[in-house]
Amino acid sequence: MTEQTPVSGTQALPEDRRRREILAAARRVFEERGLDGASMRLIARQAGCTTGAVYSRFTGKEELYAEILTASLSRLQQELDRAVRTADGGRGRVGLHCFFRYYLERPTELALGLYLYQGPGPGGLTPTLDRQLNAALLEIYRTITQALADDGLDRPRSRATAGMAHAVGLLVLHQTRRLKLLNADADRQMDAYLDMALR
Amino acid sequence: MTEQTPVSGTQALPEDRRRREILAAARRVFEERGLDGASMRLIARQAGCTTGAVYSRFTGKEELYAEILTASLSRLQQELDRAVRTADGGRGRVGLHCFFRYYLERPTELALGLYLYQGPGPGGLTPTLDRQLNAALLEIYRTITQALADDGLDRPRSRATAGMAHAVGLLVLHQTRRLKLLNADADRQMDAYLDMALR
Amino acid sequence: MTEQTPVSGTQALPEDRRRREILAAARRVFEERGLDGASMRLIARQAGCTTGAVYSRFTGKEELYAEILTASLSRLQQELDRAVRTADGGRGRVGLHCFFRYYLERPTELALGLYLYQGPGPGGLTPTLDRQLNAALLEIYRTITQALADDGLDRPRSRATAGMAHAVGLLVLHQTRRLKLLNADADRQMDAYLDMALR
Amino acid sequence: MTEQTPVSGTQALPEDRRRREILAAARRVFEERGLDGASMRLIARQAGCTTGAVYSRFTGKEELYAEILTASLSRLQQELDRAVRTADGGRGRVGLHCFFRYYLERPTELALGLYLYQGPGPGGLTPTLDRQLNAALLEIYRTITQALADDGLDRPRSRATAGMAHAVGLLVLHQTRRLKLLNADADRQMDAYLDMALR
DNA sequence: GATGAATGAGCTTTCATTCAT
DNA sequence: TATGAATGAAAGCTCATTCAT
Repeated sequence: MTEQTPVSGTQALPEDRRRREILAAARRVFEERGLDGASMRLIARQAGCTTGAVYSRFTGKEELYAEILTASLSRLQQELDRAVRTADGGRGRVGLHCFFRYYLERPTELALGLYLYQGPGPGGLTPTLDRQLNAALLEIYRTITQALADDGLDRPRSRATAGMAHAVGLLVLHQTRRLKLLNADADRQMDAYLDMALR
Repeated sequence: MTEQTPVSGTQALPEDRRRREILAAARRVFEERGLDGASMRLIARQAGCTTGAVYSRFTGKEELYAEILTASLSRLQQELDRAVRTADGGRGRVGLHCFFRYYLERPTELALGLYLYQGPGPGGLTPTLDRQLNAALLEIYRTITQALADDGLDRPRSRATAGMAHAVGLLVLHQTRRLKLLNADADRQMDAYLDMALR
Repeated sequence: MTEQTPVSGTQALPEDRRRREILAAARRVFEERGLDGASMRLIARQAGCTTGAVYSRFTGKEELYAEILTASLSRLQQELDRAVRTADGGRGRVGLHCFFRYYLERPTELALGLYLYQGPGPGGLTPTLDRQLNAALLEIYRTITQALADDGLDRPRSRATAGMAHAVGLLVLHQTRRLKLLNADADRQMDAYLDMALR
Repeated sequence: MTEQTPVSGTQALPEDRRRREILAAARRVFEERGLDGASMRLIARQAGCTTGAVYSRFTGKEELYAEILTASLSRLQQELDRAVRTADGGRGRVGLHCFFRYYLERPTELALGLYLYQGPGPGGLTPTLDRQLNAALLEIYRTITQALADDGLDRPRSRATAGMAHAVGLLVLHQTRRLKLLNADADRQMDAYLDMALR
């Protein structure tokens, strides 16, 4: 995440804005058509520019993916920080629940994360990008771990891992409509898990 | 009216063997490139035949996928039945553990199941195929639920759902190398979960 | 994610010219091979560009076909209007003769119209296109009907239908070399018909 | 048309029957799917045999077409002969009407005739086949001409040509649904034509 | 003779990416 | 720097025809 320092009001801002518009368009298109259904042309059109304009800001489709995923993790981190900070008790629970809700409400971003890990090609991710994503994920993990520790729970790391795994499992089963098939509700299941696991 | 002059290439093979070779090739290609990245041409080449030969046995990519996934679920069902039947106590635990181990040892088959996520097109799978896969999954779910009930545990359905979700979450994090990043071990985490959840 | 590395080939052309070249190529190919025998690849090659360049201007084969047929009907309508307007007597005869001559001199365009016969697939043409073509044909029909009415002939609608049908029949037999086989001359036959029918 | 002389009752008949079954199947498939939509595989399946069995009796798709068209013309000739012979007056009218009705009731056979004339490929028809079809058509033409002459009408040849042309025109417009668009009825139009032309 | 698996070029269409303007 | 026409490989799938069995 680069911190943009807008210079006066002439050139710097439009550029930044165009970038954001492209990213927003890409997110919209991913949501509507899925990761593979999204084409660069469609993204460009939705962003109100040409493919060339996209390529002058992103090296390709993969970088677009990566940028969106990075932004997603960053937003999650922010929500997580705020949630944990403002919790008046059971910070760990709040943190894990926040993680769960975040992806429950943003299926595309979950899909993006899982997709990028499978690797968008035989070469997988750029090492730089890989490190970047890992760092963001670790930060999220640490925030949750710390919240659990703050609650005085033992083995906070293991609880954080387990909680996130449970959330991911429920989210995947939910998104693939498996949970409905089993007549279960993602939200309720997550609550039940937290009740049990954070005693 | 197009005219082709076939040239002898690959020889005819016993029907069953050719079929198996195509399925094996498809499994390999799906594993390496994902559902969308796998092409019928590549599958054919890997199977040592032409696309026409593939299409004479399978109506298309989806049927190939279905055949492989169905076989996978059926193998899992068999292992599950055997495991639960021969367990001398804690049948539920044995069942859930079997589910977990099955996919831990067969990353491809888990990936195959999760590809449903992206959805192989607008509208998802053929309704027939969808029902078939759902039925297979439900049977697995029922087997585990029954095992938990046999153990005298209350709310066996909810426990089965939660257990499978936890397994899926751990498997996804494991397969995507997240678990290693968090310095956790899938097997240990699953054991810990079962200890806690099946009390 | 497939990657392509475009190599400079044909140069970019003024938009209008490229369009016209593609349409001309399509006309040629449709003429030589029929609607079903014509392939987009062949049309592109004949137009000196790639399939992609064709698809960036036309949504598909049917739109190409529609464009050509619409233009043809529009040209016929123009000629018809002019012929009928400048006729100093026997406007109906002039109109029907114009219709006949138009296709006699443009075998391709007649063939194109008749290919509808086979139907470009189950279900025929796109409803929109169908309406468009029908409207154009009706306008031609009305022009001829009006010309016959102006001549003071009774039952102008029936005469218009019959006259057009006769023309089409002669044209089809002529184009398929049947008329030569029967030792007849299309032009003379049409004249004889008009002599008899427009009394 | 080869005259089959069945030898006793063992081998000769089945062979002939298989041929007829293939031809019948081809006709059915042409009717259902159109000329280009018909595949040799489908024809073979409908005939209850394999593609190989078809190819052992016909050199290819074109020969199948030709055989069916030849049979069609021969049936038309038979119906025509009978109709003209049994007519008690206005033999010419009966003949032309028979020609018209025959194709009105057999759209596929009309399409086949027109299609084969466009030529199923860049090479067009086999010269032998071409001669054969021309001879059959000429015979039909002569039958109608003779019937008109028998009625005492002058210029029977020209009347036969015109009558057939009118029929073909109406049939083509009818089959392409143009006639309905013009709010006309093929049957009535043909009757009106005959009333006028055979005075 | 019959079989039907196999061929492989063909089809229409899409798309990430480039680069002359 | 922006444009967007052009590329051309690749996709899923079909099909007339052959030929080993």
